[in-house]
Amino acid sequence: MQSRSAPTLDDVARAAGVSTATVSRCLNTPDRVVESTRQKVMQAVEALGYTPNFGARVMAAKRTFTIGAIIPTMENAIFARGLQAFQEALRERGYTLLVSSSAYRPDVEEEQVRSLVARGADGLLLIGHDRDPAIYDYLNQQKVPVMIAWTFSEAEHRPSIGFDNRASMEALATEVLKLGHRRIGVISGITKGNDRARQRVEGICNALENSGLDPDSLTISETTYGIESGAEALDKLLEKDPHLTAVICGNDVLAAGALRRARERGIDVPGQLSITGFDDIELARIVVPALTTVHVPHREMGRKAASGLIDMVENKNAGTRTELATEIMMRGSLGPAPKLRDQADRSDADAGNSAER
Amino acid sequence: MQSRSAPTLDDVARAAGVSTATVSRCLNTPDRVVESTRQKVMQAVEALGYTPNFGARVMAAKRTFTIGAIIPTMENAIFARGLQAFQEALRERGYTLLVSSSAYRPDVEEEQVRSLVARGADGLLLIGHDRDPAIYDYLNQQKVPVMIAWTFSEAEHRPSIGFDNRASMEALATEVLKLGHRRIGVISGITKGNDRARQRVEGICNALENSGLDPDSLTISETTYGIESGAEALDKLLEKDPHLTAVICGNDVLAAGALRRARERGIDVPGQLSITGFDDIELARIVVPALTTVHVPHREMGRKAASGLIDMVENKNAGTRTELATEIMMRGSLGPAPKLRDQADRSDADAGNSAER
DNA sequence: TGAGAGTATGTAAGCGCTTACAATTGACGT
DNA sequence: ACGTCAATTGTAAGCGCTTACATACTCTCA
Repeated sequence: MQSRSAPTLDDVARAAGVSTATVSRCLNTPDRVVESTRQKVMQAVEALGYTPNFGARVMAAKRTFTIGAIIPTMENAIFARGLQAFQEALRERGYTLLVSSSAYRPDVEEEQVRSLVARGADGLLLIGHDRDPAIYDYLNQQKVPVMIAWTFSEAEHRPSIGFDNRASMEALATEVLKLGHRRIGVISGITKGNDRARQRVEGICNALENSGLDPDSLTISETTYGIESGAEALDKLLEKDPHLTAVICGNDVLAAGALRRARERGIDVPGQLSITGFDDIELARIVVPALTTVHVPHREMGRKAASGLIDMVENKNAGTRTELATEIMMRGSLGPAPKLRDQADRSDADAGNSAER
Repeated sequence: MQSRSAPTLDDVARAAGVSTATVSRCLNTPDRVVESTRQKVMQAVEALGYTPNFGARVMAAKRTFTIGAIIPTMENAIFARGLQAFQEALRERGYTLLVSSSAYRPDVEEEQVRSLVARGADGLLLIGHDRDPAIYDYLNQQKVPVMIAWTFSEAEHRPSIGFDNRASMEALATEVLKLGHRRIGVISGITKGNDRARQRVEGICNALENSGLDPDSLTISETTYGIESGAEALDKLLEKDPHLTAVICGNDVLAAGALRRARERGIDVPGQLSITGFDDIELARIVVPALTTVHVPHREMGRKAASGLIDMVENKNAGTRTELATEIMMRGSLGPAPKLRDQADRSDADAGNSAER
């Protein structure tokens, strides 16, 4: 009935008895073609099972209605959720999303930027500002608009949407301090090449300074993303300072790991040790006790990133910067510091609940 | 210095003083070009910041070293993890992965299949067998190899890699029955268009039949993916039958939701009610009590899917079918049925533990 | 009835790249 | 010194599509 390989515009044109231009118009600007012709053409398209070849289309038209996104990892629920919203918003406007994950590796990310651009992405969504300036130069030269998400900083002037990681974490840390905690541990994500992780740590330091405390008194452990990593990080922290009364974690996943390990070690949370997270993913409300954390409006961020990026792609503007508000969610994992412990410099024998109040 | 828009092969050729063919060869088959020329060319490439245009390359060469994957949702940790492994394996072999998520919508999935193919994907990874045959016809016509993952069934003959959802769930349900449970509830994902969800439910029914029980005695609730959905589903189930002693969930996320709701309602797990999951994602070990669930070798599946698909793409074979083993993880959320309840047809007042043994 | 306006369609020139084939070059053997 | 052969490079024909421009109609209105 038909040739073995994929039908082309030409095949359709021949089958419908029109020119390729007409077929193309039927597909792209149907109103510029008369009803009867359109029907013939559509029938041929249908019959042959024709699908336009994107490569060719990209080359000829310079527009693909495709947006690329590169995220550090797919395993992070928060990106997943925001991205889902991003994709939905794109779809509504007729764009398709292509996603790549860089596994937190800058070299992989660069490769993927090029790959996505070469494939004709009309615009790119990237996470965080931190990356080789050469990448921005390249994007600039290729005239591909970029939206930076998941972070907002006064210091950066690229189009972006996100929240102030530093200020949000500072606010949370301030609450921790208010509850009397002084021996504080921090479990942070890897800060190298990750402005969000770095700013969160900075936020904690700021909070300490504002309270007249020395940021160097913090016990910090950096680790990779993952529940297990969080658990191990808690071990390391407690090894360095067994008297910690609070552990501030860079995200909910690390916090969940720390929490699990605390339970495994028989440490009462928040009685003996308070633990906080960041992001407010569903996990935060599943664990026991529920995590005190910073709520981030993922879906709103995803949606707004989409509309902002599309506006840039369609030349409506040069890109805007939007700051989103976060909110501290007070839940069970954060409690007042166990005051007496510090004074009594508990010995190993002092395992039970002391009677002093 | 140079034109404002992206440099082309032609620009490079001119800058290096060679023909476009030579430049192309330098990039694709460096050994067919003499060292000195190659250096000149590479310098020009470097100087101009040249990147090949994929669209053009696809058109001319018919190979892209790109694999596409379409998953139902990015919010599901299990896909995320398997996909991460898939991507890593692809990278090692020089392929790039492009991901789309269909939000469990067949129409969206179809659109994305076409989109990915049109963009020159050399092969596709799809989840589950269930989909419009027209899609398979299309893929066939376009000669794009497809690997089906996350499911394995004797009945399907397409290249695939996965585990037997039905048998795995049957094994788990059998354990539940062994512990004496007879009033069993099921929280399933949406089964329409989702062979995995459907087969899991079938597995439960099989287990009942094998024990001489009537599958119709199951109280089943279907719901969307998500922790909150799991929680609500438990409410519905208990409304239909307050005397359930076990709830088998289609995946860990639903189970986590059910577990949370049970806690909220003051139901003791597993004392009063046992709950099981499926997938064994990290979440399963975080919740209290930890979930009894079916362990799925995500990473292995991802890796093998990659090598299998690449073999097909490179015409090494027509595609193989691989079945992976699963393993039941017995943990705290599953316990023996509270035997006395059934006999005593507990009244509302019968809330405490009765003394009879 | 014919000029003019407007609409529908066709023609053909690329878009940037790969690759079959042709041309050039140089080394080697006789 | 000349023919042969292999290695290197160049030439040019597409790949499938869009779109500016040209052409062919149809319909008005004077």
